[in-house]
This record gives sequence, C-alpha cells and structure tokens, in this order.
Amino acid sequence: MSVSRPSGRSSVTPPTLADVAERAGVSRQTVSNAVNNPDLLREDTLSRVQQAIAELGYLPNRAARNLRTRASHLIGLPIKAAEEGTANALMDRFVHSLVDSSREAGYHVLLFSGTRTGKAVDELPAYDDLLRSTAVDAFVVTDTYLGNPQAEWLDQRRAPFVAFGRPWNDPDARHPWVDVDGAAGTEMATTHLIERGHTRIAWIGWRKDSLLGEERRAGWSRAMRSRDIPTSGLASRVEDTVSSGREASAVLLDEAHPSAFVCASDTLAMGVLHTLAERGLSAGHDIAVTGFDDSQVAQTVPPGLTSVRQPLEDVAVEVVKALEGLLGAPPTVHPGVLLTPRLVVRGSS
Amino acid sequence: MSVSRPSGRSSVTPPTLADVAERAGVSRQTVSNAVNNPDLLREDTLSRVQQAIAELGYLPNRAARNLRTRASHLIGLPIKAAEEGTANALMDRFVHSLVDSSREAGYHVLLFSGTRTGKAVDELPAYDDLLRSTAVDAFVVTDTYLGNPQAEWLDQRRAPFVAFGRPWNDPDARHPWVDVDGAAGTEMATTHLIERGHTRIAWIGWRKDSLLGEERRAGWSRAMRSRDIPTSGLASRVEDTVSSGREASAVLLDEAHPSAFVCASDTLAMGVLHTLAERGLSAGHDIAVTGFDDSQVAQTVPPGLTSVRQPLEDVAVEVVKALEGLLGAPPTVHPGVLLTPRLVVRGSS
DNA sequence: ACTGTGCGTTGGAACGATCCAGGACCGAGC
DNA sequence: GCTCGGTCCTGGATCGTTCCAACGCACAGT
Repeated sequence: MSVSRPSGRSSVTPPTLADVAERAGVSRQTVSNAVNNPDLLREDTLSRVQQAIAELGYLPNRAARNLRTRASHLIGLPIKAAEEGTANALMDRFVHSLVDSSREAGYHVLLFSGTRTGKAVDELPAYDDLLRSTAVDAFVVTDTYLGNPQAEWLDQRRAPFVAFGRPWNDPDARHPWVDVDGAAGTEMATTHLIERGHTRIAWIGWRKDSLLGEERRAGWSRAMRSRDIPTSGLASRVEDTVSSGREASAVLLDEAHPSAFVCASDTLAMGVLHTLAERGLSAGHDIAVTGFDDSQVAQTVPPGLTSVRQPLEDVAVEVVKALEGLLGAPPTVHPGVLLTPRLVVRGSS
Repeated sequence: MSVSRPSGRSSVTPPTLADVAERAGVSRQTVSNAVNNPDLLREDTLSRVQQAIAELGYLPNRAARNLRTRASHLIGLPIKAAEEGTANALMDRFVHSLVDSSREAGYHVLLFSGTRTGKAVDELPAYDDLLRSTAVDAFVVTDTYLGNPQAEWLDQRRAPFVAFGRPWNDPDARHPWVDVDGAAGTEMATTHLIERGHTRIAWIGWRKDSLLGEERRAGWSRAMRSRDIPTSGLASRVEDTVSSGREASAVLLDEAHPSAFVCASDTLAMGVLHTLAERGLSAGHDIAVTGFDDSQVAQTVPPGLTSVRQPLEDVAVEVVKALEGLLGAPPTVHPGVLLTPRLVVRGSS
C-alpha cells in the first residue's frame, strides 16, 4: 500500500502493474499472472484483478516485458526495392497476411533494409545489428535463390528464421521453410492451354542458373510430355524483363510458330503482349498467353492476363506457424511446407 | 570489478554495458556516455571505451534502453490490403524510402493492421494498443481522405503522428503533414496533351465527395481554361475501378468525341485502354491516355502508359523530417509540405 | 497431534540501460 | 594555503515487468 508514485501523475503516464495491484488489493505478481497465466489464479481473485485492469485501462509496458523476457516479440522482415519496370509486386499480399497472422500469434512485424554502399546493398550488417541489439526475435527471409548468402549466414549463426522459398542451394539446411509448387502452377497453365486445343505451346523462362525458373519450366515440359506433345525449339530462357520477353516471343513466333506462350512471370508475359500488339495480333484470340504471380498488371491489362496465383496468404500463415514452433517451447521439427497455386483464367487464353 | 555474472555465459548472451565497462576499466555510465554523448568524454577515455566496444561487439540492448527512456524508437505504419483488380501499389516505393530514412534517423518501422470484425476493419483499437503499451513512438498515417477518423482521433489524443496527405476535412488540424500537389500533376499531363495538338481532352476522375479527386480535376480544368479550351461535357466522375473507367470512356467517346483522356488514376486509365482495345483503337496512335501514379501497370502495359509520378521517396524523407521535429527536443512548428510530381511520358500519348 | 502435499499468493531480485546527484582531480585566483 | 569553478567520471536509484524461492493455509495420511 506504499505510495510509490506521486498522485496526479497517472494523467500523463499509463498505469502500471503496481497500480493495478494496489487497486485490486493483490501483489504485482498476481496481476502478472492474471495477464499471462490466468489458470493459476482462483476464480474470484482473477475477476477482481481483471476488473481493476479494465477500470484503469492497463496494458503491459512492452519495453519492460521485453527486457525481462529477453524477447522483443518482433519479427524482422527485410524489404528490397520493387524493381521498376517489372510486374513484381507480390509482396503486398504476403506482407499483409504476415502482419495479420503475426498479430494473432502475439508478434509484430518490423521492416528493415540493408545499407546502400554505392550501388550494392549489403543486408547482413542490418541482420546482425537487429540480432545483437535484441530488436527482433526472428526473421522472415523471402529470397532464397541461388547465391543468396542470408539464409546460410543465419543458419550458421543459429538465428531463428523461416524462409519463404526452398533452400535450393543447401540440401541439409536446418531452418523451416514454406514454398509454392511452381511446377504445379505452370503445369496447370499448360494443361489449361492444351485443353483449349493448343499444341504448339512455347515456354519463356529465366536463365538456367535460376533453380526456381527451372522448376517452373519443368511443369511446362511435364504437361507437354505427358500428352506426347513435342517441345523442342519451343523454349527460351532470358532475363526477367519486359523487353526480354518481347524479344524472346518475337523470335519464337518467327522460328517456332507457337499458338500459345507459358511464361515464368507476369513480366515476361507482358513482353509477349508487347510483341502481339506490335504485330497487330490479339492476345487470347490469335495467341494465348499465361503469366505467373497474378500481379495487378495481370488483373488490369486488357484483355486480362491468365496467370498462376500463389497462395501468399496461406504462405504467410504457414510461415507464422513455423515461427511459433521455432520460438515456442516445443522444439518442433518443421521440415518444410509446399503449397499449391491455382490458375486464374482471363481473356488472354 | 565485482563478478556480476558467471563466466562462460558470454557465449550465449550478448555483452552488456557492464561488460564493456569492466574491460575498459571505467564505469557503466561512462560507457553509456561514450555511446550517446561522446563529447563528454576525454579523448583517450573515449577511444579506450570504443575499442572495448569493438572488441566485444557490443550493441545496446534495445529493450533496456526503451524501458529507461520511455521510447521505443519505432514508428507505426498501418497497412491496408491492396485492393485486387486495381493498379494501386504505390505504397511499395513509399514504404521502402520510409524505412531507409527512418533508419538514418534512428528509427525502425513497425507494421500493423486493424482487426477485422466481419467485413469492416476497425483500426483504432490497434492504434490505441500500440500507444498504451508504448510499442511505438509515433505513427505515419497515409489516408487522410474525407471521413477517415484516424487523424482526428490521433489529434485529439495528442498522439504524435505525421500524415501523408492533407487534412482535407480539418482545416485547423495541428499535426504535420506532407502531400503531393495532385493538381499540378494533372495540369502537366493535360498541358502535355495540348502541346501534342489535342484539344478535346476528357477527364475521368472520382466521385465528387473525394476532395483528392476534385483537386486532381482542378489541374485538368485549369490547363484547359488557361488556353480557352472548352471543357463542358468532357468530364466524368466514377468509382476507382477498371470497369468504371471502361464504361465512362465508352460513354465519353460516343457522346463527346474526345481525342485524349486524362485520368485520376492508372486504374481508370486501364479502363480506357480496355475500351480502346474493344473498339480496335490504338492507344497513343488513335487516342491518347494519361494515368496517375506511375504504377507497375503503367510501366509494363503496351504501349506504355503516360502517367504522373508522385515523388514518394521525397515524401517519405519529408515525413521522417517531420517526425524528428515531433519527437526531438525542439518543438518545431511543421506546418505542411507540398511536393510536386512529374510526368513520365510513354507510348500512350 | 504431526508431517507431508498441493494450491494460491507473495516480496525480493533481476533484466540492462539511463538519470541524477555528487566526488575526485586540476588549475586559477585571492 | 584555501577556496572556487570546471571537467571528467562514478555509484546508486530507477524504468515496469517477470523469475524465483518461499510462505500461509487447508486438507489428507500415518
């Protein structure tokens, strides 16, 4: 009952555990238990404390809790600049779902980016700082393409993190991951075109050193081969830019005479639409096109671009599940989750 | 020199201020000063402490610092779901720049969203929780359209925040804001079309209760009127969707025979492109079109959509400047900053 | 009556930083 | 020689929470 603070201060300072304790006539620890382990309290005590909490509008101070529990209840999410001139803006849906799922699990999402030195962006110091200053409990890493050092670095450091994307280059990586079955997506797109009567279906994908690109390509060739449709001369591998897609499709049209294109990205598919527009061909009517990611570009471009839509909302949910397993008590072995995309059919096919 | 912690623990626990102090042979407070007020130290002491810091790889514990200073060094940024089927994804550039500028000012960005109850999303409880639990120091609010209660609520609560967008509905709002001169943007677009020889230039914008939309419309009519070009019958006001843009442009083409369209958004402009495609007209060749926001859609759609590009990077920089003024010592009066966009010309005009 | 066994609750210590009041030291001034 | 003022540094208290050891109490077992 000691007056540990001058009265009248409550108008500027939020109420603390001690204030609630005094009002409810219990000790601080009991209030703490009421918040974190209600089961430990007798029913009448619990309700008395809860009423005091409600009356004062008490909410635990995060900094104090974080200090004591050695946890920040924050999840670090690195963001890269969206490339200009591409259709890639899929992070939006993912981020939003990640924020929602995280909140339900008691976490918030902290954004950060690497420091730019000249042109190259080095992200590792940023990870390091956040870890060492205990600013975040874990990371979500979204790029696990070949040669990306972050996942490996974090693994070595035994820093908790979950990857969106398989550990392509590291078969015995220990961290949890969630990914989307890209091959299944392109296979759906290709099968869809075959069912529409197409047989000469071209592939425009990424350079061979992109394992992600090779996987998507595998979906196309699997669908073709399972119906004994030849694929030779129908595949092209280029950079992920609109102009590359435009040039590749022009060459393919001249040399292989396809009636449809399956692309590894919406960006490449937009390149195909450029070629068609230049030649006075109509997408969907004369030549069919499918993309990948169901970007806003795919949704709005006339006549609508058929595209493979990744279940980013579900990915985020799985990522948070994995994070909970990582940070919670049970040392669960979370191997990896593979989700299946779906095809959104629009006017371009 | 007291052994305040069991040895061997340093391998798992990051070094603390006390560790650095012991190694450098100074008190904790001196280390703290070396980090926060280097001027107070004698030169040789400072370098000795700095060396100890470097050797141990010390970084201040965020939670402890936050607890003591009653600040989280976090800035809350609410995110809304990007609407499907529109071209609006402009947050990407803004967020990235905000993260970068914030880091330079010593802050990180915390994402949050409202809790969905049924269909409506109520964000105010989320703001309230973050404030009361001292999880963030300030907010950045990005939607200040009419009827948005957040800015007003925060103002009343005297919570520190900066708005991206003018306080349209509250002339005597006290908070700092940063905005882009939309009228200047549409005026540039319209003038550009006039210089290309167009005289019948139509406007497709938003419903009248959108002050933001009315401002953009004013830029169009200002450019027209300053050259004595009549505007009657050439304006349309609809919802911000692709289909609305398509329908509005179809009606305008039939009734007013414009040779060019200035649109309040890329989404509406895409609607125009749909109409043109349906009628076998060529954007840029037969009919000129301009959009607003320079979205990825504008950048990738054939033949390229001329669009007004907001200086989002600069907006973020100004927002952080305002935040620093708000949270720093000097109670600066930061009235409001208005930036000018620029026109990115592409094939559609 | 005496000892164990839970349950519900308690007060002190700790997390790691900063705030604050004051101490050691040194040269200047009378 | 003594005080004074300033610079540089120190040790204790504190922020608000959770961890930890232990305590009072009611009840069951020998």
